[in-house]
Amino acid sequence: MSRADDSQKRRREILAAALHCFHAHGYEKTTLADIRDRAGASIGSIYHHFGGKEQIFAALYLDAIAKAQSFNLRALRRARTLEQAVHGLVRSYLQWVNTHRELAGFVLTMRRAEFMQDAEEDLERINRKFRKELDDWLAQYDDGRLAGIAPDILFALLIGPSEEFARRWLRGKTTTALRRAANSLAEAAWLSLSGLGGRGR
Amino acid sequence: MSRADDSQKRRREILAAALHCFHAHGYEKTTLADIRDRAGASIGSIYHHFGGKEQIFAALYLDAIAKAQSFNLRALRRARTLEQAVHGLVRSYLQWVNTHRELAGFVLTMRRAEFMQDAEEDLERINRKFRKELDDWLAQYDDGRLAGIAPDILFALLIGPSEEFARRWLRGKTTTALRRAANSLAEAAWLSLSGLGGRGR
Amino acid sequence: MSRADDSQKRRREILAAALHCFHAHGYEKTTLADIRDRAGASIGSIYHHFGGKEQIFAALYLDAIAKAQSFNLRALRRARTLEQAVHGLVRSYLQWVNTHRELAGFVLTMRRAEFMQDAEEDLERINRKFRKELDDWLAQYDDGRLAGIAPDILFALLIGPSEEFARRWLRGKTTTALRRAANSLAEAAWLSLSGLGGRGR
Amino acid sequence: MSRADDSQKRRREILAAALHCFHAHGYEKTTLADIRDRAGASIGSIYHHFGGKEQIFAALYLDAIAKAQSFNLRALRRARTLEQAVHGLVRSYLQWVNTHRELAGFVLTMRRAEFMQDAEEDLERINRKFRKELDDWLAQYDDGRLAGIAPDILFALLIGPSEEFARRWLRGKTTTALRRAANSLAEAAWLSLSGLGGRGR
DNA sequence: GATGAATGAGCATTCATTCAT
DNA sequence: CATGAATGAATGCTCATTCAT
Repeated sequence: MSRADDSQKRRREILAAALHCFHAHGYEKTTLADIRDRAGASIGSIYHHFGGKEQIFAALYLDAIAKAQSFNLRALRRARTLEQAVHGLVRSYLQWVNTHRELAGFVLTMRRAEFMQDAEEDLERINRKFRKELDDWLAQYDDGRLAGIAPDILFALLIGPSEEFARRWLRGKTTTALRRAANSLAEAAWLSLSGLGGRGR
Repeated sequence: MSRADDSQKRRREILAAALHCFHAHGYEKTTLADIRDRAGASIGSIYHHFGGKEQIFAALYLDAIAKAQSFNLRALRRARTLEQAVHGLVRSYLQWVNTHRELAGFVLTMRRAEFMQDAEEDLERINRKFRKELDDWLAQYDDGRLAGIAPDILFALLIGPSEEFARRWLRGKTTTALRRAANSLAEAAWLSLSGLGGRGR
Repeated sequence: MSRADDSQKRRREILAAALHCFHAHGYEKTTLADIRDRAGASIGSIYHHFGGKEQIFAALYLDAIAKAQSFNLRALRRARTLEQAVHGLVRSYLQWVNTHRELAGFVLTMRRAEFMQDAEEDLERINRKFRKELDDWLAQYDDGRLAGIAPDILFALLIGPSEEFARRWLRGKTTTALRRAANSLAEAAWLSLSGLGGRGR
Repeated sequence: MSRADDSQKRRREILAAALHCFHAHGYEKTTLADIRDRAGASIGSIYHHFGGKEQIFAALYLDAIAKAQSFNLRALRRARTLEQAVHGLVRSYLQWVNTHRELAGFVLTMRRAEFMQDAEEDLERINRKFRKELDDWLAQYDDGRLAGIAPDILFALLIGPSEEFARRWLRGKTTTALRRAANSLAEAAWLSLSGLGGRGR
């Protein structure tokens, strides 16, 4: 393994350790000593690779959002009708939660703090890219069914219930199995969106 | 004003100051000095009344949940049909968010930490009471329309979109007015719930 | 019971509570809240009767020393020979330890702090009185047997072993019964003192 | 000088500063700021090396006991008769007090607190080792002269007077010179022990 | 006399960050 | 690149003492 590979490996070890600690105890309660112990790296090494606690958080956060969006976009691209798109997005969101529990819990719990503004423009760029692709898809496939729904309402109906369910599911506070819930939540999202948009609202 | 009244007043001042600080900067970043300055009380007085930062948080959290639930229950009691109940709960939730923005932001943002487990039983008691009244109402008015929907799904559909919208609205990230959104979200909740339950699922 | 009696009773309750706390946890670790809880009095009342933590300590300390000395002097007065006096003092010291364990532990453990200097002159007066009576007794009964022994050595031999034993006994670190130990320690004190003084040293 | 040497040096500087402060003002009244100022180290450095005030105390206490015992054992090993051993131990104890006044004052004054129980097992181990060597020596050299004396009485007679004298000497409350006192106390210890044991008690 | 809320100086401890080796 | 000793500002909390009721 080359020097650069070693370096990348160390970086990933630190990120994985930080993810676990942030998720388990929160940003503030996590100390660099916690991360150091879990990563098996030295304080100095952590600083060498990231420059500080905030940057570790930002790297983690950006990475999580980017991966989740990219995962969801893959589902969108497969859809050929509006209903397929709604079903696909809800399902892919919950599938991502299922396969990346720590990352999902991290994103759903963490308060986006002020210091994130250093990385806020990266975040904005990512979000714009996602929204652009979503809009382009709708421009091609939407027959006007959803056009009347304000974007903030649309987003709330599309992802709100799944997010709420995921929050509780990750805390072990649910009884319904995730796969079964995905069916209901996907169908419900389509029911509310199509019903609401149907009347040209 | 009696001594006991003074004491209660001081307690409320501290709670109000703490609410503002926790909401504005988060639990960890809020220092007792912040609360003291805002409350116009001394450190000693704060400790005399609450015993510590964590207890202030717990008192605030319990109070917020209790007030929100009691507000929502009033809306439920007025309903005479399932549709009225769903509409009423969504609207009352958003109305509460509108009139208690700090408290709502506090509840929606704060991570329920480990130390809350000291007050967790109080929280459980409150939640049981709320759920009991909800179940009793449904037992009386539900004609079987919602019976087939698992409670965790039902809750997610009822409140998930409104919560998601409220989160963004409180951060100033929405364009739709709250009252207008309430109409759409109430109707959407009913669409998804009645549609999902309609088929005896 | 008269008002003055009530007051005295309250005073004694506070002193008893303070003795227990000081003995159990030490002066610094004992808080006025501890004493208040144990005495069943209010903070204000404690201040009314004593004026502060230090004064409680001083009152307790002076009282303990005075009582112990008075108890030992009674034994001295009964003696008619040097040997009787040595035996009597050792035994009476250990008997006092036995019957006033908390008080004895308190005196043996407490560091006479700087603030005691406020009460230091009272302490000096008490000690002078004790020493005076001891000297007077020796002037009458000593045939020169102990005259050659320096007072600080004499005191160390008379009371040192008993004090050391008492320290361990109070901590439960001894196996010999106190009464049995008193016999040995009294005899040993006489052996060392008479032996040392015998040769006109 | 290597990094490890520097580290050890810093550790010793902190211990020396702490010894002085604890001895001069007591454990509770000594602040970490006092120790920091005297040691010329930073607060962080103190915590890096010891982890807290209590651990500094424990390290100091264990070290003091260990050194004193080792010093006394050297005297014991030189003795070839019981009388030599008693004289040797009393003299070596007082000599140690003379050459390590702060350490001796520290050990004689400090209240062994609850938190010491963390280090209590180390203390027990040290004490067992000391007692073992003492017993072994007696098994070899005692002709039965001391066999009848209970260990707690023996210890009290051997060291009690010297300890009592040392306490007062360290506070400047004695008139007899230490060396002269050592003669008397050594002889007195032998007088009481040989006299008491002589009759097979 | 009794009460207990209010006060605030003082303290141990934490922890991100730096930097010499 | 790795290491970990050193730093010190920041902070939650304690507790003796005061005083209005």
